[in-house]
Amino acid sequence: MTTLKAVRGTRDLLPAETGLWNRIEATARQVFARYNFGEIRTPVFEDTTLFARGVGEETDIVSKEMYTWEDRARAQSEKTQSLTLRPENTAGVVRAYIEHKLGETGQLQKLYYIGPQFRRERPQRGRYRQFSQIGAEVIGPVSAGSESPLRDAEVLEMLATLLDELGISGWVLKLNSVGSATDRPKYIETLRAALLPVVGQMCPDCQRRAETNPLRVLDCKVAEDQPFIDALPKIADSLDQASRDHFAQVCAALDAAGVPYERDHRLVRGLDYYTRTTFEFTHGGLGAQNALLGGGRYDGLSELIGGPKAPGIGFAMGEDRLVLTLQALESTKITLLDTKIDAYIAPLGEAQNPAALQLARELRRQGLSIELGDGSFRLKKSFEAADKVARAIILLGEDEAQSGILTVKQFSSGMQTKVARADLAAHLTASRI
RNA sequence: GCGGCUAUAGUUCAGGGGCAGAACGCCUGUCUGUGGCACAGGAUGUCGUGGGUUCGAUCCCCACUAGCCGCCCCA
Repeated sequence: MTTLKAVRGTRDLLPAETGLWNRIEATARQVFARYNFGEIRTPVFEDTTLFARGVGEETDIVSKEMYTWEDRARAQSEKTQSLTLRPENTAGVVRAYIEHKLGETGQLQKLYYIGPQFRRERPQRGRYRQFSQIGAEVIGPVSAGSESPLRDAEVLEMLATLLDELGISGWVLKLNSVGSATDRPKYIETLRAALLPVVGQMCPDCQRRAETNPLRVLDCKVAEDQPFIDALPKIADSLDQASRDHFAQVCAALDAAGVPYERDHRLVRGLDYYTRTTFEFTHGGLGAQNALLGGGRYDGLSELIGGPKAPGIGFAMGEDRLVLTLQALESTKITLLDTKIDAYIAPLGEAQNPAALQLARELRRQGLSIELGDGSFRLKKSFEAADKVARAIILLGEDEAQSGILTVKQFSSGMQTKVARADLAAHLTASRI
């Protein structure tokens, strides 16, 4: 019989790793709360149409990376429906915003999510077929200020804070504006025209991109192409006055808040819905998948999927990549090592097992983390087992059971003391430091 | 989807056409209530899967699968 394994591009996260995952998520929730974001949980699968319309039919994500299937009809009256595992979460959030008429509240909606996403790409370090994103969206009617450049700047400032509090040092914020829904096609035409005479001398990928998606030419990393790319018209020059002003105000607010960023004229993003502000936080430790997070403004997305005008801005961070980055940082290793439980109870002889469970229950109910050994273990084995997981060992033998005075040894100091049962919890708590 | 590298013990890895190796970890004993050290002993495994060449394949060849690296793209 062949042994079953996790399918390609998916993986199990074992306790050694989930500790870090939980810490990241807890930090994110805490930061989001300070900025008045609330959590939203949308289904992991949606009607395929949502992604086709929202993310864009021609994007790689929709055209070749989605897990899509026909959900069969279970009755004559039912129709089959094409469903898709979500490849990203913004479309789902906007769908929920429309469906629950959140715009009718008149309030700006600040929503965050944490959860798995699915794309059928070739797996690589930092790139999995099931991966987790932590993201947030600020969306609402224009009257609620959803279009304000201050919203963009606040989101970016929040991200800088979050990365700092996670302990990720050395991130770089790259910022650009791709202009309004009318600026963008205008620029694409300008770019196409400028590429026409030179593209023949560029790399094969660029020749293809010049046809399919000229914006992506700007992303090319081939050294010989760089002079050509530098000479191309910049998108900044194709922006209308409103977009320019908007972007200038985003920058001004970031400057005032002291958030460092790099203006990157070449930053274009792969999802069709982005307008005006786009950004990326990168980190050098990630290899080819160097984007920790990406995002931008999507002023027309709601209308694209049949909703009211609801400008917004959001981002998605690759949680798997945050984990990889943090695992590479020395400080994380140190803090994660220091996660021992409060005590290990060693019953001396199997006769003490029931009493040991009783003691464990008592201490655990007082909030202590306790591991319970077994009376059949030899004392040496108990000590070895205890030292691996706990800061202290509690010996429970006949003497202790009768006297109610327990023997407690702290591993760090080697100090051994006799502690009355009633004082045990306080004693162990005090030794936490 | 394309190209490259890799796959041997729980882990990290060495090896090489003829009994499968090291280190660390694990288990036992020296040692019936005081561990970490030391000493002595022990268990590891379809050598990724399936074919082929060969008297014989873990080793050579082919295919597949998976991981990693690069491309594409993205988080």
